[in-house]
Amino acid sequence: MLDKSFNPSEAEQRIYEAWENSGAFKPRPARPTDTKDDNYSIVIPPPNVTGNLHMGHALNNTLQDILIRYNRMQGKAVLWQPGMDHAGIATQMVVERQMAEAGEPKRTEIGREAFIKKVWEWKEKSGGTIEKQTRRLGASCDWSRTRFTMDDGLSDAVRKVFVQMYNEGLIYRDKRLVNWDPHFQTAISNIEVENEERDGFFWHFKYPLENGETYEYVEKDEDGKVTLRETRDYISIATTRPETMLGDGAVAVHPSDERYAPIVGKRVLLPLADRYIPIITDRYPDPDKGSGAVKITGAHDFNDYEVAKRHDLPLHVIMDEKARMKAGEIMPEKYVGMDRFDARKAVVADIDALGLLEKVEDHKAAVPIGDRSGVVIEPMLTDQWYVDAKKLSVDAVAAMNAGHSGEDGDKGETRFIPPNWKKTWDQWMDEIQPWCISRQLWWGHQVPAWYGPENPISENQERVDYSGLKPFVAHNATSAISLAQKYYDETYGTGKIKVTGTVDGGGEPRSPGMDVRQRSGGSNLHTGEIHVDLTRDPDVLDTWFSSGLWPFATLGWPEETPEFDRFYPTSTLVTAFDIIFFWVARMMMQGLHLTGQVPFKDVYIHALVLDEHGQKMSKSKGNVVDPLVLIDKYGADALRFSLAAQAAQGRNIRLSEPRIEGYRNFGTKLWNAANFCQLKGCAPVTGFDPLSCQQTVNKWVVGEVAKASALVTSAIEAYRFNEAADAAYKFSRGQYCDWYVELIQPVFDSGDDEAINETKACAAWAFDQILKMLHPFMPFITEELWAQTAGETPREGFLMAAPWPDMDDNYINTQAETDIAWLIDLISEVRSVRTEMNIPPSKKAKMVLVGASEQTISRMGTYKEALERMARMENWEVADTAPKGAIQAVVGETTIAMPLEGLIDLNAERARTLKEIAKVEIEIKKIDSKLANKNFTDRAPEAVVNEQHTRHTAFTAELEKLKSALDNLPS
RNA sequence: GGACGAUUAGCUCAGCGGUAGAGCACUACAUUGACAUUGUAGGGGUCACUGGUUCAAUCCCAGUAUCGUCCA
Repeated sequence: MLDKSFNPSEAEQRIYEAWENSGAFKPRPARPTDTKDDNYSIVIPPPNVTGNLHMGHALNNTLQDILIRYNRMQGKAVLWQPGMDHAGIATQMVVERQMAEAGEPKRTEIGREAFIKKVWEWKEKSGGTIEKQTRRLGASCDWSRTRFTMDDGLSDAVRKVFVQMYNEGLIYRDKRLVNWDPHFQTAISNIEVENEERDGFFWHFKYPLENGETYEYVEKDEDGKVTLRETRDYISIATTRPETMLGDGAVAVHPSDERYAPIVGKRVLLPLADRYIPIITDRYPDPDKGSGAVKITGAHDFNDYEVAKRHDLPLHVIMDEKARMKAGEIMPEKYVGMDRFDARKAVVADIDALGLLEKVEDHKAAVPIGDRSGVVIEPMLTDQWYVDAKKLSVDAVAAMNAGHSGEDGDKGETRFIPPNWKKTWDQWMDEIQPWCISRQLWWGHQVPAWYGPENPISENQERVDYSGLKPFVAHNATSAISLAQKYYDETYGTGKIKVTGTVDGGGEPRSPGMDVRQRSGGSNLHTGEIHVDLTRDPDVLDTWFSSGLWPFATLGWPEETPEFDRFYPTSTLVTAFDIIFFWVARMMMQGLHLTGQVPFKDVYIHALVLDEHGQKMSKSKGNVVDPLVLIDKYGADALRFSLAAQAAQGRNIRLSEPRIEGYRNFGTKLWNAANFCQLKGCAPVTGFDPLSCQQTVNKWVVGEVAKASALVTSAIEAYRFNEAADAAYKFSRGQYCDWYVELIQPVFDSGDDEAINETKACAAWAFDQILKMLHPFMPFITEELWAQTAGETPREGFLMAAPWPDMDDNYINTQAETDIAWLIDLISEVRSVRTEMNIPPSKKAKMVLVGASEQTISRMGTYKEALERMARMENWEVADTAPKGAIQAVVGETTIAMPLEGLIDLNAERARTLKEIAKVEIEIKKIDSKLANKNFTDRAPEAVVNEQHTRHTAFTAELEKLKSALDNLPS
């Protein structure tokens, strides 16, 4: 006897442990007959080591687990590769905060090595919470293979890749504008920057012309009529960031802007800075915006940077790494050391004091915000390491084109599902920028580059000249030293310069614009003993540089491992659209370049999970729903099923707790159906052949199982998770529980042992198929029921390892199909009429059949017991006319009259019948007009026309019967 | 400004060139024997709007409106 209901909190952990301990999450052993198609693999999008499971993860992992469990049941060798990434900034932030809370010395006080040790300690102790949480969802990852981007293997792969790509010229050092996070004092990637619309101001400044020059300033309207004419001795510029004016290199106007034509080429006095800058023309300024003239601050704005490069303007770096105004030739003394926002106020006040503040307007502008730090990002000119993304993108774009056009790609094909993400991908790949991969952090993969002096021996110097640096990029220090030694030997002759070793490059992050030349090894040149030391680049690599290697490095690459051989390229990547560029593009580029093959064939892009009001969940809004809370409340199965059922392609999911509750109840329903089967003695029968069933109701359910499982299969194959969930739900609840279980009760009461035995076996078999097709969606309750419905002999293995249902059309018996359809129709009609007429269920009724065919009469006999039970039938007879004062239902060719004198409200019955008649008449009218249309009968496919004829006949017959039923009512 | 998506029952959403669907909510009835985490039945929709294609449009195409997300 089953318990009253399934208890998720008790069962989930027990079942999960049993699965894991049995090794069921590991790929099955390879078989000699295996082809590539017999292997199925997914790499988990590695969550952040500091992270917690949120609804996005819950959806993401649920969908992956559905694919994984489905393919495993299909008999494939399945690998779901789990792991986490080290999340440079986030982790460093967490550990630093913890140290601060504990009142410990700062990171900079304890030094790099000690700090990294602390991070590892933190990781061992509290990192990876999310892996435990992912288990609660039921995710069947192969945890024995879990990887971390900072582990030895991946770190090794990262160094190897860096060295290789450097030698290939795909990684290089460059000075460019980067997004600088003044809080963390590191460069960050442009996709780690969020643009926020914020209220601000547009300040209009006057920049006076050199030597008090003047010009005629003329404004015209659209028709060329002069609307303003005045003599000016200044040019007006507008800015949202006044403090940057101190670094201006020019004022630019559009070449077509007639207003400023007289002064192009002249110079203005830059106020406060007290230096002269030119007025230039460039296509960048928009003549219709503001005054049409813009200040150009090449070192602190991305647009200005492009302009400055085009015109060879000086790039004045005016801020330091904390975004404080920086001392320098062009920086007025009074602003030095000021925070950029204080400097803004000071500049505005000082401009105002000079009488050069023209006006101040309110202005909404997109402000770049660091997604981790929350502070305003400062464009900053620095030296960084870059990947030539443009070059790498070529193969990635080609593979994606091949995947979407159905052509063969040289290195494989990848496609997005749904395919409309291809467009977003194309647009981004088209505009791809060099990828800045260095970060001024301590936690991460330190850049494997060691610097030595480029020209150690220069004239007239006492000591080694470190003014120019040459990087030696190598897998480790020893290799770097020998590289350097080779370089110096070749350049200066063997034995002239001795590379003596390396010094630590750790320490404070570098200031923007600063080089790695702080350390000076060296020796006295006069002694003739020239020794140089190499200094390691203190920077670390972008976390995504290592995550980009995830699909192959986790399989052991660059080693040639059996796993790599079997499971790469991986089958499917499941992720949300917001990291297409963060991650998908990087895996594609690095995977193709390094392994020569695409990293995955399908990229399934799923929805975002929004809150009940359709708002994105965020901590600041306080609308975050914790999936673990929902699991505690409703069980993991209900949450999973709800997410899957709502995962329609191309649409976001609005979290609906009532729906989760509904699917929890669905689980209970299944549980009760199992309980019923058990009470009736149903249990799986070894060797039972569903095709051998004799009972119509069993033949019917076998066919329904075949149809439902085929639907679930094709839906999962097409990544239509909602359709798959829906098909499984509809069958198990709408057919099996609602009808089959009811229809077989009479069999059990019949005393016919043969029929009973067949039905027991068939009911158990069909229930097994339900468990199988629901298993990927609801793994816990199905696994538990699998064990508990085993009967006398325990099951041989887990449900998760059972074969997926595979039935062709032979399992469908059309005779049984139409029989049961008729029966269901009859019962439904009778129930409906009875309810509408308020006939209490306790009152059984005689059925008088008018116009019944032979077939109907025979069926009445066959299903007498079911009808008694489900349609509340007392007995039945055939008659030529319906008895007076009976309620009547029309089913096919038959009118079923139920004389219930004294219980019927004749007026109500008349009204009900009239309503039915009206409905049918509307339908007939619609069909009539269709069939009267010659265009329709001529041009529509024959089947469609015939169908309309059939419907017409059926409706007309029904109308007749309803009319005579009406006539039959006593007036 | 550009891209993508949405608009279907009271709510949240599926769907589809021919006959409009689910869950929840609502109403009525029922303690019938697997199930109150229940059952049975019912009401409720000009499928945003305007054109076009088609024998036929909620569906395909174009435009409009409103909302959302991303990019500049």
